[in-house]
Parts: sequence; C-alpha cells; structure tokens
Amino acid sequence: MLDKTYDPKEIEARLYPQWEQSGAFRAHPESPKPPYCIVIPPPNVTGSLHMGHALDNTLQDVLIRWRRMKGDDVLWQPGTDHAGIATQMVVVRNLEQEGIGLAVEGAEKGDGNKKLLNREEFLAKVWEWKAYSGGTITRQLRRLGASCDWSRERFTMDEGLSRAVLKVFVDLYKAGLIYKDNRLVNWDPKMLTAISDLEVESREVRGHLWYLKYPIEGSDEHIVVATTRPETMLGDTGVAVHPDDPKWKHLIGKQAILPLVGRRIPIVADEYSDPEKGSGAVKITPAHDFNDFEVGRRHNLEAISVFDKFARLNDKAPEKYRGLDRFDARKKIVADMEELGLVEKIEPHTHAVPYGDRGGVPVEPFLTEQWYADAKKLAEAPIAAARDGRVKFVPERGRGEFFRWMENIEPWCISRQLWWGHQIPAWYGPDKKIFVALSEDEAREEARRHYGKDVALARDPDVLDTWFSSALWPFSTLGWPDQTVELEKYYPTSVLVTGWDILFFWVARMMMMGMQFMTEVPFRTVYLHGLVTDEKGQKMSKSKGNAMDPLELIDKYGADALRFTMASLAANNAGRLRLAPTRVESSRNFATKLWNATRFAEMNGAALPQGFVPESAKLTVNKWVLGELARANTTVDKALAEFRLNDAATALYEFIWGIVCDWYVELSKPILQGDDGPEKDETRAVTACVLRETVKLLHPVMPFITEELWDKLGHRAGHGMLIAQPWPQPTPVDADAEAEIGWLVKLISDIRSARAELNVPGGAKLKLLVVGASDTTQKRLDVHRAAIERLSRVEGVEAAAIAPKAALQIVVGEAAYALPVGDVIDLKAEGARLQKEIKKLADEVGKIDAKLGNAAFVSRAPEEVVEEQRERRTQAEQTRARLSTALERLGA
RNA sequence: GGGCGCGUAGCUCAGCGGUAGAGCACUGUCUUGACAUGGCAGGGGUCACAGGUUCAAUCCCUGUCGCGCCCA
Repeated sequence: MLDKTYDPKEIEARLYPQWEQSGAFRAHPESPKPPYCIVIPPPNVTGSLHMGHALDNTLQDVLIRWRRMKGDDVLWQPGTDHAGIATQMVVVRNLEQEGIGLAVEGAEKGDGNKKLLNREEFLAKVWEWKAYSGGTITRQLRRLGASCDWSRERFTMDEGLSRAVLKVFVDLYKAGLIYKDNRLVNWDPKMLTAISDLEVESREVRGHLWYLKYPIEGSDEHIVVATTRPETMLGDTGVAVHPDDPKWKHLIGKQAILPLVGRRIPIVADEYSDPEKGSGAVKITPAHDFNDFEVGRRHNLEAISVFDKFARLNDKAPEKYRGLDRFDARKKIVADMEELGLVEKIEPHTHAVPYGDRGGVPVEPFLTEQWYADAKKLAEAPIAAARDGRVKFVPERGRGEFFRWMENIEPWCISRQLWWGHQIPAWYGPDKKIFVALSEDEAREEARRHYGKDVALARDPDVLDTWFSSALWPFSTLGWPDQTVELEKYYPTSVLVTGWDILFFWVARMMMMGMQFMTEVPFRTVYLHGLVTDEKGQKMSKSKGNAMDPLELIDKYGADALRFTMASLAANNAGRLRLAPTRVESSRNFATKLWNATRFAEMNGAALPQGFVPESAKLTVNKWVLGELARANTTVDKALAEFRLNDAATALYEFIWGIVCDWYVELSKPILQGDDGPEKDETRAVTACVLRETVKLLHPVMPFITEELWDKLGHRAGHGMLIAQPWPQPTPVDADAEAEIGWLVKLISDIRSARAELNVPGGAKLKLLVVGASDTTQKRLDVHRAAIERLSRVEGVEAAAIAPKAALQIVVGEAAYALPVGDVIDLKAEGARLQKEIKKLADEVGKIDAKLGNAAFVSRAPEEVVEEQRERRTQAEQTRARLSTALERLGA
C-alpha cells in the first residue's frame, strides 16, 4: 500500500543511482537507432547550480528522456568548462585569505611579507581547487534528475579537448584567421586582463559632466569640452567639433593648448560631435575611448596611453600625477583645473559605465597587443547556414538576433592575461618572430629552420578565452580531432538548449568553429529560453538576496516539482521567466495528486490482466478515458516536437488532475466498489492501463515519481525501469463516448451548481425527476444512474410528466430535471437563480440575432460560421424556453 | 539613438480573427474509505490607449503611452 503522501527525498536518492547503474543514460554509437544528441552548455567546473541551470537542464532532460523513450539512440553529452577568469578569481581570493599572492608584475608593491606563487605553483592550487569543488555541479545536476551519459563526461582542460584547442589555434593561425594586433581592448584593471565586449556590462552610474576650458593657441578664446572622465585629458590629442556647429566651427583647424600638459592639440571637424550634447565639443583621447579611437584614426591623431595596467597614471603623464589611481587622479586634475579657472561648470550626469562582469570594477579601454580571431571571416559560413535554414531557431526571432550580431561583428580578442586556461601555443624568437605550433618541439624545429640554428624560444604567457575552447564543445567532446564513431554519428547534434544571454557568447562561436572545422552546423536547432527572475521580474543575484536556490527547492518540494515548474514556465516568449515560489508548491501538490490517484487504484484492485487490449473496453467511461488519454498523448508529442514544453506540462496537468482525478476516478467508483463482474474487471484493467500510460507520458517532466509509481504498479518486475520503456502511441478517440460523458459531466455539474447556489445542505439526498427525456437520454440515465446519484447526491432517478412545484430545476439538452426540495429551500431564491440563467441566455440569443440580422455577416462569413451561430441560437433559445417553463412551474 | 519583445482576472502567465482561460490568491461550503499538499461551488476581465482593415478584432495593421532585454 502506498503511503498517504509522496516523499520525494528517499525516492530520488534511491532511483537516480539505479538509473545510472542500469546503463539507461548511455549512448550507443554502435546501435542502428537514429541519433539524438544534445551537448550540455558546460557549466563552470567550480560553480554551483543556480536557477538558470535548473531551467536549462530541465528542458534538456525533458527532451532527452522523451526522445530516448521514442526509440532514439540518445546522447546527452555532459561536462564542464574551466571558466578562466571566474575560477582564477576564486582561487586567488582563497589564497589571499591565507596571505598568499601571485608573483605577477606589480604584486611586490603590495604586502612585502606575502608569499608569492609562480605560475606553476598557482596552477597546482587551481587543480587542487578543481578536485575539491569540481564535482559539486555535476552532483547537483544529478539531484535534478539529469540523465546525462556521465561515462562520457568531459572538461575543457582535459587532454583531448586541449589537443583540439591547440589544433584549432594552429590551423586558424596558419589560415590567417588568427593574428596579433595592437588595438583598444576592454581591460579589467582588477583582474589585469583583457576581456571580451561580451564580458562587459554597462551600469547606469550617477556621475558628473565636467565642462573644461582649453585655451586656443594665439588667442584669448577657449574651447569648452564636456567630459565624464576628466582624468583622461592627460591623453588628449585633439578636440572634435561638428563641422556645422555655429558655436565652434570657426575654430576648426586651430590648435588648443592642453592644460596641465601643455601639448598642442588640433581642433578637428567630425560628425561624431553632437552640437546638442554637452558643450558640443568633445575632447579626443584615442588611447582611452573606443569612439575617440575611431575619431583619432580618421584625423591621424596620436594615441597616447597615460594609464598602466592597474589603471594608474604612467610616465606619459606629467610627473605630479604619475602613480595615481585613475579616480584619485580625477579629483586632483579637477582641483588643479579649477585652480587654473579652467572649469566652466560641473553638472550632475547619469551615464552608462562599462564594468567587468567578473572583476566588478569599471573597465578601461586600453591599448595593448593581443591575439585576435578574424570573426568577420569566421562568421560568413554561419550566416549562410542560418540564412538557408541549416540551423533553425526557436523562437524564430533568435535568427534575427543572430544575424544582427554576426553581421556587425568585431574582431574577437582571444587572449587573456591569466594563468588558468589553455596557454597560447606561440613561441617567440630573440627577434620576436612568432612560431605557432602544436608543441614546443615543433616550434623549435621551425625556429631552427628559420634561424639556421637553435635559439632560445619564449612561450607566450597568455591563455585563451574560455569561450574559445567552449566554441569547439559540440565536436571536441565527441572526440575531434580524431575521427571517432561518435563524431560520425552525433555531429551535427540535434538541438542546443540555452538562454538568450548566451546567444552571442557561445552559440555564435560554436557556429563559427563548427562550420570552419566540421564544415557543417554544430546543431540543427537552437532552442532559446528566457532568464529566470524573481516574481517581480528582478534578476536573481546573491547580492540582492532574491536568489532562489534550486537545491533548497528540491529539498523542500522534490526535484519533480521543480522540473514541472520549470517546464510550465518555459513558454514565455518574453525574455524573463518570473518564478514565484508558490508555483513550485503547486507542482508538488500535483505530484501528490497523482500519487493519491495511484493509491486509489491500488486500493481498488486495479490490475492489468494478461494480454489486455484497451480497444476491447465496452463501458462508456472506460472508452472515454482512453480517448482522453490518447488526446493527451497527441498533445504532449506535438508540444514537445515544437519545443512548447509548457503546453506539454499543461496538457499533462489537465489530463491527470482534470480528467483522471476529477472525473474518471469518481465516475468509476460505483463500478469498482460495486458488485464483482465483467464491468468491474474491465474498469480495474482500464484504470491500471491509464495509469501505466500516464506515468510514461509524464516521465520526461517528472521522472522520479513516475519511475516509483511504475514500480509500485508492478511493471518494473517484468519490463525493467520506466526510463527505458517505449513511448506510447495514441489510440483512436471514441466520439460517441466523448459526447455521452460530456453530457454526464454537464448534468452532474449543473445539479451541483444549483444545489450550492441555493444552499441545499450537502447531506440532503434529493430525488431527481426527469421531464422530457429522449430515448437516448433515458438510456444514458439508466447506465450512469449510480454515478449521477453519487456525484450529485441524489437518491432515485425517475421520469415525470411535469415538474413538481417546490423544486430546483435545471435544463440539460432536451430534458429538464427537477429536484423536489419541499421547504428545504427558498423558492424566491430559486426563482432569482432561474431568472438570472434565463437572462444570460436571452442576452446571448440577442447577440446572435444581431449577427444573423446583419446581411453582410450572412453573405460574407463562411457558411460553417453562420451555421454555427444558427445552431448556437437554437440551443440557447430552447434552453431558455425550458427554463422559462421551469420558472412558471415554480410560481404555479 | 537603433533593434527586438511585452502590457489579458488581485498576482504570475497561457491563448491569438467568430463562446475570454489556467495556477496562485480570494469567498462560501464539506473532514464521505484516494488525496485538506484535498473535494464541491462561486466572485473577479471596456484583453494598456487611440485610430484603421474586416461581415466580425484581445488576436492583423498604424500610432501613442508604460515596461523589459539586446546593441550603440
């Protein structure tokens, strides 16, 4: 006997290892079954599961489990990435607490007593940390129920994937698609590394707009520039004004004298300046601003970098400012300018400041030499593939976003000044000549050929952007550069499931690398979902304190409840998925409901006889519920095929709760609890059959409870675990049964409503008198008499020529039904109730008449629509007439 | 500033040319042998606003307002 409530904890802990040990998660590249493959978006190896992961992986697991049951050879390829900056940052922070620092340039300026680790020592610490915390996220994915093929788990830094990275780098370099360049990068002065455009987030900051006066050479005049960053003025090499700006255009071609520095800087005409903004004149600092860099390039202005890598003023700045931090320098420079009388005014000003999303400090545009991938070239094939539909986007508008990004793509800075990551396979000769090779030996060999002798080579100290290795994920995890059977079978993968926020970061780059090295898209479909936020639509974050922990929710409500909630949420075509904790609670209640329906079945001897065929069912309720099951089956299949997981979840909920629990269980009670015989046998069999198929249909979304019920229902012994069962096929729907049960449900509901509205005590058993029933209805009343009596709390169903006076009356179809109540109820109230019903119907008839009276409607609307309106009018009018008769009887 | 999306019940959201839906919350009622993590019944909506197309608009088009995301 099942317990009264479902206890997920024990069951989840027990079932997951059984699945894993059964081999159900494993892919079978050697099998003739068609492949279905998803590569997991690799989470950070030292991270932990957050709501975004819970959503993303639930969606993947639903698809995976569904396709597995559908008979595909499924590979869900798991793994993690090394998350260069994030991981290095965590380890550095941990080390700092032990008083240990990194032996990087400038570090000695800190605490002199600090122990400093060299690169090798530090990397040993990172691997230690990885060994310590690296299993967390994969353990958490298991808690969620993720059915990945763990035997194939990969890590971006493991041997095979590192080999792929090397080969890709070398090949792209040799193809001219990777090169070194000196240009502005986003520099994180805290992490001391370049980061990509995408790792920069702009934050609204309340700052100031400083209006600075620059004297014009050989005149008393000043030009006023407005800036949010006065400290960069030390690197100014020009002032730009709009060519048509009446205020300033007379100064074009003149020279300004840069205060504090004394440099002569030209005033140039450039449409970049907006006469409406600030003073209309813009100081140009090509080495410290991306726009200024472009302006500077157009006018041949020098780029003078005045910061060092810590964003402190360097020796290009006047002596008194050297060594100052950028924000200290700002204060001092403003003060000095004020003293010189060169500050016209200061306005409060809110503007966007770029922050490094990891380091959390403002990013500095910084002129350095870095490695770049030629993204523009690499984007060509992906754009073509997206254009001709080789890759599809769900929702469709993802494609537009993809184009927008890919068609305006900038060179991709792939080098990072970090230690944790794939070190760039480039070696420098004594004259800085670059040798890019798969190994140091090869580089040495090339150098020897070049120089004609052995020379000392120095390896580039930088590592590659983590996304560089992640971009290879769809084929590197399958064994590339080796030609493996996995690669042959599973590439291109079937679908990639990820959030909108990762479209450019990752999807775009996988497309580039996939097309370049596999000459084929990495996935057929990109399924994009929104970002999980709290119920107010706020992004969840630890600092805001509004983060929901999926593990806590799993502990409290069970993994299935969380998964069901995630699936229900997934349709939102906006960018946000607001999650209220009550949603998870109601999903848990749903699990309990199914559990108890099964408990009911068990208590009533539901069992499948050998060789039972559902098509043999004779009772209407049974035929009906099997039809509803088939409908649910069809809906779920269709919804999953179209990535509308919320529709699948809704269909399952409505079927299980609204059909099975609310009606089938109730309608079958009189049979199951009545006399033994073929009717009871059939109902027991159908109940068991419906539950058996139901747990299959629900399994992809709620794997744990369904697996447990599958066992409790007795199927595991003979067929093995549910996870490996074949997916159900919908059977035909019996339309007659559907009509009949539809009628029955309406009759019972109407009686219940009338009773409740008139406050008839629940315990009062009334007689049901039927007036004007057709033969069909009479037959139906006989068949379902027990159910009607039980569910609408009546005793005795009899035909009558005319309704008695003191009675509740309802109309269903052609017949009227009277429930004599004597003096139990207020007849006035019943009169009011009937009048309300009558008015509602009369209003409807009126509305339809207005339509049908419109000649344009009748002549132009499709025939079936007009016919439908006529039909509805007839129905409403007939019911209205019968209710009027009932009302008259009441007053009689 | 540009692009995309969203404004539907108190809240969170489905729906999308022809009867306005769900979950939660709310009200009333019921501990009857599956389930109170529940049953039964009920209240609650000018589908943001203004125009247009159409026989017919919550749905399509245009504009306005509000909100969000991405890009500059």
